[in-house]
Amino acid sequence: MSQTPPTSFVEGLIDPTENFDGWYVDVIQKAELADDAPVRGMKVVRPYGYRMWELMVASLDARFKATGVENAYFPLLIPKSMLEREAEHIEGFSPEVAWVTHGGNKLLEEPLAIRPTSEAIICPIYAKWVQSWRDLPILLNQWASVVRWEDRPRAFLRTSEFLWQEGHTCHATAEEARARALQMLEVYREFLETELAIPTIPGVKSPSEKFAGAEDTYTVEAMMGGKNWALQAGTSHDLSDHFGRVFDIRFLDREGTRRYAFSTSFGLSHRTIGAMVMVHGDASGLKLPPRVAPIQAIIVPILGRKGDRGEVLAAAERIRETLSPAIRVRIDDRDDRSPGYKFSDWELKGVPVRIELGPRDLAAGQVVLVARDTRDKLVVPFDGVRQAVEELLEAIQDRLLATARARLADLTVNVGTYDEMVERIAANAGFNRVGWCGDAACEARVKNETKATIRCIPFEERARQRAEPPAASGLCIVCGQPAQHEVIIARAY
RNA sequence: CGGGGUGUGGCGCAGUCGGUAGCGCGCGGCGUUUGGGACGCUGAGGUCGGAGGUUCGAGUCCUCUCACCCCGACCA
Repeated sequence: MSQTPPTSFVEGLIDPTENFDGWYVDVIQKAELADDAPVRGMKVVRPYGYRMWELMVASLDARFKATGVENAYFPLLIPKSMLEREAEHIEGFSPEVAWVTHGGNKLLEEPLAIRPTSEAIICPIYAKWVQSWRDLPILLNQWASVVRWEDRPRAFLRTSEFLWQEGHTCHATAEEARARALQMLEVYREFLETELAIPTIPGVKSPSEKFAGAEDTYTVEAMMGGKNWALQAGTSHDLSDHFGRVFDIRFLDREGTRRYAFSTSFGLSHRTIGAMVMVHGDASGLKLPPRVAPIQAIIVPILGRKGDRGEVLAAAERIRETLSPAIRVRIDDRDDRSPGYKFSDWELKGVPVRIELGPRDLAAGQVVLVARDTRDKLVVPFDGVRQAVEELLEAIQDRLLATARARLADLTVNVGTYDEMVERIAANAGFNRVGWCGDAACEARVKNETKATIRCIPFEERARQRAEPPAASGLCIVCGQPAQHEVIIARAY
């Protein structure tokens, strides 16, 4: 008992400390989240992974509706001419658009794009719907998939087809549109933190990193485990009246003046599943936040001598009935697997709480609860199981968030010199908070020399700038000129 | 699109000099087991990525081709 416990009870899983990207691929396959598909870059989302997405959809959708956003559905295919109307937009997306050229066996007069995102088809329809200020705002969202032809796919994080939601709103004023974009980013931030236990740094993208055609792009940047790289976990765009002008969305305001409408869009994809894997996982596999875990508690009956089997299973069933449906619980009654196998199997799958129940427990009228994150054991009498499991699930959710928060805070460091930053990036040391003069040339140099990018200009820093000069040295990390912004620089998935 | 690599049962791999396609895991059946990945017996499963060539004979040699993976440029 006094021996150091092994870091992993799961045999054959790649060690994340030695090969984090290999571990990611391995754990997704072995935990049955996704599988390869016949078309390169596309993946099958298996039931266990899809259930996580369903749980996310439910809670995020409720948050949208609370802000007045309704769901709708717009077509998959966009006429080429429509997609090409906004020059910057098509320039940004054209390298990754998939095209439909044939209908049946007839060549189409005009090729149809499979949506890489839907601004280009939703805006023209909004143009039909909007005549008066009374028609605004329009607050719609759709749950859909989009296609972006990827050269280097990675399960969940970057696949050629991905599941997401895209919100599209239309407003009478620039201020209202901007406020909506910021509001939805805050929805993402709160959702990621509360449900997925993923803390993020919210901020605005630099001009070179912003969405094609946007006035401003807002982002929530999360820090992955292992290599401490960044991942854009959600994004919202203040499109100003750019798309309103291009797609001719016009309305008469209260004074009778004809104006272009202002719009926003915002999206969060199933890459957040990958984020959860990378943020919380360990050498034994997944470690799922209870709120989105498909199975929150797994009962493993230890079937001893023949005579006890029926009694143990009956007790397990009573425990299950006590917990269900408030808690997503299952019994692992597989008869051909040892308890050790089952323990490892459910740890691999990241189930937050394991409930062990064997002949000894049966005799004592108790169960053993084991937390996935700490492996701490807790002995609980039958009549206290419901409350103990509920409390443990909450504690695990809190611990995962606290751990991730501490990591993000500890590994986001003020850096004063370019050389130091280069070293930190090469060493995968985390996020670098540095001054930036605002010149795209300095930004480009960082990217060329280190592959790292400006992830965002954090809002907290923005607010502080009004009162005091930028932190760190107050100078641009690259050129040494006075800094205009404080930015986060890191490599990203 | 550049650079590198791999294709052999479901998965991971071996296959020497060209000579009857093998191993581990997994899978089916039966039995014994069960508190951190149990064991015995038994069984099923293969056009060796594809096409062409050399040869009495090709998983192995030659030519072409396809697919996938990894590393770079682009991305929710």
